[in-house]
Amino acid sequence: MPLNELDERIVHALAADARRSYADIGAEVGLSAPAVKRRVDRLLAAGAITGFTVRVDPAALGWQTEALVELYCRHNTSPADIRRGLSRYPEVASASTVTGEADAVVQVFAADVRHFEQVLERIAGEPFVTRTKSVLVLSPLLRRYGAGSPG
Amino acid sequence: MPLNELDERIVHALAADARRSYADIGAEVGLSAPAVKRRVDRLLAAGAITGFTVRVDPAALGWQTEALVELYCRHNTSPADIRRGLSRYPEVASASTVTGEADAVVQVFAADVRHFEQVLERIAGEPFVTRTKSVLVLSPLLRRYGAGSPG
DNA sequence: GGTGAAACGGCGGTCAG
DNA sequence: CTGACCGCCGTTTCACC
Repeated sequence: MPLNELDERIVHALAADARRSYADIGAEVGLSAPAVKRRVDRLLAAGAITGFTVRVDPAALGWQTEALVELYCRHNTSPADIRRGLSRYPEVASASTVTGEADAVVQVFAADVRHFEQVLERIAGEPFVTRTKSVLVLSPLLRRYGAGSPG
Repeated sequence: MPLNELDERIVHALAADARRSYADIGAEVGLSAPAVKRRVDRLLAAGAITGFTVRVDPAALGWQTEALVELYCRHNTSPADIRRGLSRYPEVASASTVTGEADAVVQVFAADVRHFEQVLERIAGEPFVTRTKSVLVLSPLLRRYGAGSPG
């Protein structure tokens, strides 16, 4: 779906603050409030905007341990299987299938190292998981668009 | 800041859909709308919730290639050096220093594989970088809690 | 894409447990 | 101190031009 410059400015405004009123955004980009809403609705329908969420400070919520876990799965495991299995863990912030030796990389937030160990054991115990390999995040250097945080 | 179970459920509801009305969330967690708002205001004031944003489909915005890049740096490189060096790249969505062999893991969004290759070459050419090792993201399985995408 | 009107939700004050 | 009820007002969201 082709976005024009107006759409990009609207998305940019919403990315900075999704609670800004349509009238306010309209004043910035040069449209009326209903016109902005129609574009946002169109972006939602097209899947360019997939939803609205909160930006959270993991540490402030008590999730002080972050880790990246490589998942090695059985050969007949589908991405959907992995998704289903991981979606039950509130500690899993994001997950993607990847090229290379591992099948998926999972971003996990936990209260502390002890909590992370428990989560890792449970994930490693999933029937589709054969092996895991994880690194702990020391300090988040940049968190521009990606990288979420738990709730 | 200590969050009780009610706060966590409210944050979780907002993470799933930040546009849900306070009354709606209140019905789910067993509170009235004003009570939910007061808790959200408190979470905002405490910095636990840092803002509201849109979840965007990177592909729809023209960023169809995502990669995770492990960075191996000179031994005297500080996290601040890495941060400074990477912050100049708009394609870098997030970066963290990590335990293990690599010094940092960087999440990169690019228009296509060709674009990614160019970005990777430039990052690999940074004076503090000795080696890189990257995997391409095949499909994003889970992208919770505002995790995301460029804008 | 702009305009006007109606419905909804946000948000303060106020009171009760 | 935390939650519930009730105003007013801004915002959303239509139908229509």
